[in-house]
Amino acid sequence: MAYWLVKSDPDTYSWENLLKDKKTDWDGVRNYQARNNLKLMEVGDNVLVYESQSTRFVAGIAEVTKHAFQDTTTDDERWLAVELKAIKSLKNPVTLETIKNTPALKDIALIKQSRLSVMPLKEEEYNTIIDLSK
DNA sequence: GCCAACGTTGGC
DNA sequence: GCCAACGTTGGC
Repeated sequence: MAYWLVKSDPDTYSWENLLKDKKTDWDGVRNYQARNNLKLMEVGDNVLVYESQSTRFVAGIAEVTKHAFQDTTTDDERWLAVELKAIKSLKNPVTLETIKNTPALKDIALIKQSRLSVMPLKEEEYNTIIDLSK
């Protein structure tokens, strides 16, 4: 069981959209490193959904329901997508500012590599963010 | 809306 | 294979 964080611009696809859709193909990733992470996702893995740009917080918890497959939004065989299912919203969204101010989270890619859109989380980091949302 | 950081492209 | 130019992302 692994832990991940995925990022989305809420103007394009927000956590609210995923809640409404119940599940969605997480496609449109056009970055090799992010693609490689998608490929490593297994069914049942836990995924935190972060909204960039306007809101800048971790909004909810999702779960991988389909292992990586060819991204149907392009014919280019290099790109992959996974299917995610919404599990629940965080009671209190965890903002980027809070994450930055939490020493246990100082090394996560969200901060270190701000442009990466799919990244692994350590179990402790995942749990820390969950704790912060309570 | 601005701009720094980063990734990608293409000429050489 | 290098690197300048360009486009995109995302924090502020």
